[in-house]
Order: sequence, then C-alpha cells, then structure tokens
Amino acid sequence: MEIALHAISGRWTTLLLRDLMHGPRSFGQLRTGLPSLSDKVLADRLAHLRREGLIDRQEQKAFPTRSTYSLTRAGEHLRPLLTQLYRTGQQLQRHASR
Amino acid sequence: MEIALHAISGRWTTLLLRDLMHGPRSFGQLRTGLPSLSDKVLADRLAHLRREGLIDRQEQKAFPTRSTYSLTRAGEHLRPLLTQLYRTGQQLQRHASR
DNA sequence: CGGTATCCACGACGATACTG
DNA sequence: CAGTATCGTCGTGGATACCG
Repeated sequence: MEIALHAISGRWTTLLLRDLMHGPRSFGQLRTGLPSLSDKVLADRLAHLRREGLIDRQEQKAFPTRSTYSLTRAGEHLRPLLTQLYRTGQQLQRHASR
Repeated sequence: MEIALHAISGRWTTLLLRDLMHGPRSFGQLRTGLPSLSDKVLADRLAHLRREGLIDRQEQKAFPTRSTYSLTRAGEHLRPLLTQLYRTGQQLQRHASR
C-alpha cells in the first residue's frame, strides 16, 4: 500500500495522471488542464513520476522546445487504482449525503 | 478521487485502517500494532477518521478507561480501495525489479 | 514554449511531558 | 489505559522572476 501511495503522492498528482490516462500531453496542455497549479509544482510532479518510471518524456529538438509526456507500461498499472479512487469517493459522498 | 484521497490522507492512516479492517481495536492495540507512531499522531488520525464518519468509538465507563474503535458502514467502503492499493503496489514493485 | 531559480508560509509530524 | 498539551523541525506547496 505504501508503494502505491508513494507513486501517486503529492497534490495534483492524481489529476495529472488522469489527464495522461487519456493520451500523451505536452507541458502546456497539462498546465492548461490544471490552471491552478504553478509551473514549479507541475515540473516537480512530472519529475517525480519520471523518477518512478511511470511516465516518459519525448522532447522535440526545435525552437521553441516542445515536449510530450506519456504513460509507461508501469504507469498503466495505476489505471485500476485511479478508477477505484473515483468509485470509493462517490460511495463516500453518497453515504455522507444520506 | 480527491474525496477518497482525503479520507485516507495522513501518514499511517492506511495502516491503521488495515488493522481496523480485521475487527475492532482498542487505542493500545493500535499503538502496539504500529510502535513507531506517537500517541499524538494516533489520536490525530482517529479523530480525523471519526470526523469523516469512517470509524466509531465505544467508550467503556470504568477506570482505567477502555475504548474500542471500529469501522462504520461508510468505513467499510474503503475496503476495496485498500485492496487495490496493495495490488497496485505489488505490480509496481514487480515491474520495477525487472 | 517549457521549464529553473529563489524565497517564504504554513501545516504536518514527531518528541516529550503530563493527566483523569 | 487512553489520551491531551506544548513545542520545535522539516518538507510541501505556492508566488514570483528569469532563461534557452
């Protein structure tokens, strides 16, 4: 459990992963999708996920630089976990409202 | 997702919940099961889980005081999530070792 | 565009001591 | 036994400014 929690640790990380679950995204796309997080934190999160081997970066050699982030095979393993987080959240919410 | 993450947020929380999944436990039993967390943090976690409506406390009127913590119905909803955290952790570990 | 470099505030966590 | 009270430390996240 600690391993999985560490993988998705940090604010915004799950939301970032959810975006990447839908396909490769550039730095700017990710930033646009989550307007309330700063460049620094976005870069931090991406670095963390890369160190964990969960995402991969492809850099286009040109100016201005373009980059593309995508899930690795290992990163795909997180999919059922994110799904379960969503389901559990819904159940808790429903239970709380009654 | 944020709702579920908030519910299980905080260091030791998932380990605490895992203990409680096995049945009701007293403050002392929980402390013994997790020797490396302080009384204060244990009390903090239990208070958090109670505020979230995930666990319940039964207090025995006697001296010295005895208390018993147990999962509520809402708390039971976390079971599949903890299971998934465990599974995902295993997969990540396996994938990393290869 | 896609980042780094600094700096700061705040809250979480932990250690220790004490109480009904 | 089952906590509460207090205090210090440290890391995380956020703001801002700058660079290739």
